[in-house]
Amino acid sequence: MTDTRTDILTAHFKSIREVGFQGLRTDKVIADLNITKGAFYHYFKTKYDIGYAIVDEIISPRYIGTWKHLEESQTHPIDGIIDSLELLKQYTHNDNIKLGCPLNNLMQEMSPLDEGFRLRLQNIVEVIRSLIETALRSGQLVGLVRQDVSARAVSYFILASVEGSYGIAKNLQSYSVFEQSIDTLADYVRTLRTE
Amino acid sequence: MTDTRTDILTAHFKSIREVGFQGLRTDKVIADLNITKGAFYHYFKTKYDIGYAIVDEIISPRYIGTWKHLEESQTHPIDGIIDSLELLKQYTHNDNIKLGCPLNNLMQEMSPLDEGFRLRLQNIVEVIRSLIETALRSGQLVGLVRQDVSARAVSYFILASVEGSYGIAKNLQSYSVFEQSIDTLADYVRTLRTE
DNA sequence: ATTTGCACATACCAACCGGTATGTTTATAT
DNA sequence: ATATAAACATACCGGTTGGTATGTGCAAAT
Repeated sequence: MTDTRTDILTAHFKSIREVGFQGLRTDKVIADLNITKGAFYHYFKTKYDIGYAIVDEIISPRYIGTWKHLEESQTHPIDGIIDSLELLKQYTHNDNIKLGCPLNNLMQEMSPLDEGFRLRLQNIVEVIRSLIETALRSGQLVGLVRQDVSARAVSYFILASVEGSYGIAKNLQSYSVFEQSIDTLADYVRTLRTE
Repeated sequence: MTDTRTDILTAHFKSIREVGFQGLRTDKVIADLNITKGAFYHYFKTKYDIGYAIVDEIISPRYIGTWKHLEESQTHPIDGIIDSLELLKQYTHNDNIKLGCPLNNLMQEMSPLDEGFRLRLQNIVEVIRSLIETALRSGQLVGLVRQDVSARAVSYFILASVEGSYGIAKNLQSYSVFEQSIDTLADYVRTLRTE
């Protein structure tokens, strides 16, 4: 029932999560799928093509979806950001923490090597970051968020801390470390609320 | 005058920074060095061996050195941490921000793939983290640091935020982003000071 | 003088791997 | 019924790449 293109896409996504894009061996994944090269190259012209498709069709919607509720939300912007952090904790378990965040993995690996990857990933980061920045700015306008912080700098920092939390938890192979780091980030975010 | 082993080490370190360990082609680096495989395999048994040597002899001392002053320092622990953050900013320029943090790069790439890498990198992280944790704890003992925070969780968070700052600045290819994110981290660290 | 061992150099290999050229089956449109 | 094109299958290629086997020059030790 599942169409072949989707099978190819999800299997390669799984493999990239484990070994990176450069470590990905399309031959191996194709063999494991019990299909042939004909099928693969019918849907994707090159190895880079399937990498781009994975970013566009899997990673991008998944990550933007986690933060999308910030716009049009009637809740306090600080609570909205913390809601997203809680969502991230829910999606992450001891099983998958070892593989890290697919967005972060690809950013670190491919940003210096290929502009096709870098710009796609940059776009995801910028969409999420501007959602956070806009939420903070609107909070500042109505006096819910402290005026003495730069909404832009804070939005960079929140994203950096989230990805960094994935990163060291990945190396330490510990969901608990991820949770502690995200909870500490939440503590910081709460300090942005006006008293 | 420079000995061959050091030449091999530094050239491979440079290449790993650019393309990662899996992307590293020992043949290319050897050719660029105008030496032969005989020289390489005389000093290093395998590709992994030189990877480990780079971590042990270059990355580890460099990064631990940035935080080492925290012990035996007579300054306020909060100031000590902020001093290290300032050091990191000094070491980082617009030139090298695109290549990210070698420690972070290797953690993200190799942690799930090879225990030899993971444990070496974990050791670096743990040494630095415990320097931070110990500084915070001693600050709490003498009333310089707030008692209501977990020194351990904060130490994870600081390291995560630093590496995350490298990460998004790398993708966005902007030293300014790195600086803003680190400065925001410094703002957070200052909130840990008792009033 | 001879041995020993370090520091390389040379030549070569086998497996890997992304990609291609070509063929075949199946569904759909006319 | 026939043409057309999408959806695969099969076989093969050529450059790459980590690693090895073997040889050589040279300095120090005995």
